[in-house]
Amino acid sequence: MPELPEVETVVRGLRASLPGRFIREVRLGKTDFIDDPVALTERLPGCRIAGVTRLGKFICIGLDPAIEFKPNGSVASPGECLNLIIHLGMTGQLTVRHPGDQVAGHTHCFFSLDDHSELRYTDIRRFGRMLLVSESGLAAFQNHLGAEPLEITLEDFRARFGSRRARVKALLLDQSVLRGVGNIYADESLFRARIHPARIAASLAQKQLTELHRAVREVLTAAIRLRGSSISDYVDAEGNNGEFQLRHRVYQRESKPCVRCKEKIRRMIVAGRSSHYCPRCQPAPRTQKARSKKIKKA
DNA sequence: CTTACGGCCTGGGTGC
DNA sequence: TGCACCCAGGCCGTAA
Repeated sequence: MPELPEVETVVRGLRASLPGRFIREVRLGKTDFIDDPVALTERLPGCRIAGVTRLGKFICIGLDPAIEFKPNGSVASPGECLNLIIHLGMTGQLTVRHPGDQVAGHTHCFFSLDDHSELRYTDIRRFGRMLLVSESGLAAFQNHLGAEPLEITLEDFRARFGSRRARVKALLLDQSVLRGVGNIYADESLFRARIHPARIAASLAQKQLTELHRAVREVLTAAIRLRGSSISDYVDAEGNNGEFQLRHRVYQRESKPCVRCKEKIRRMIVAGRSSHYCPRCQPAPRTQKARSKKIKKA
């Protein structure tokens, strides 16, 4: 499941070989996850890859327009710069291969490059997404995304969470609040910050928001260092697994002992997602029932 | 406006 | 061996 650390690892891998390459040819298989497949086959050939960046969980491949040589020897006015935006969904893989390499099942896109390598997109479930946008389209696209978790200041973090009545887990997963955090790193961050996933964000103490801000950045940084978490299908741009799944403290560790207190890790649905937590280290929010009881008592 | 929730996309894994 | 079912993450529509 590619989240920020996995996507960052893929991007760093792509950055090692793609910039400067020209796209020769685009071949597509199934295209139902591509906004405008025809635009890819028509506009990408001849483009030069300028750079690869990450926007939350999205990969952005910046493209300089194809140069057209007129019959009279002059060079046509170049078109506008384009950006190929790719979301890996749950099972998407973006890898650089040699054309002769065996093609993995469910490989739907082949981008032939001028150094005789091939960028391939493989996606078993096709929950991924691919679209081509202009420079202005890229700006509009970015407007829908929240803050970058590795760059957000404590002040901004407090502002985005402290005023909200939603559950903290839902906000961590909301890409318009923070870009790039998914289910794994939300659970791991909450555990490290000792905050229960169902807590109302606005009810958290300033100290807890500070802890969460720190935990999110620490977990993401540690995961990038280990090249991401390989749970099911994730591989980097060279096709290698990550290692951070070995360091998960709560995610997919239901009924295993907490690494801090030995209590059994529990799983519950919060914000429609499986949420893993330690019931002792991450105390549950007070329920309505418990609150009214308390009021009666008082 | 904010929040909650259900449904949808697809196919691998599981259990009978 | 086959088959029904569950589940994953993101997104969108709807309801309160």
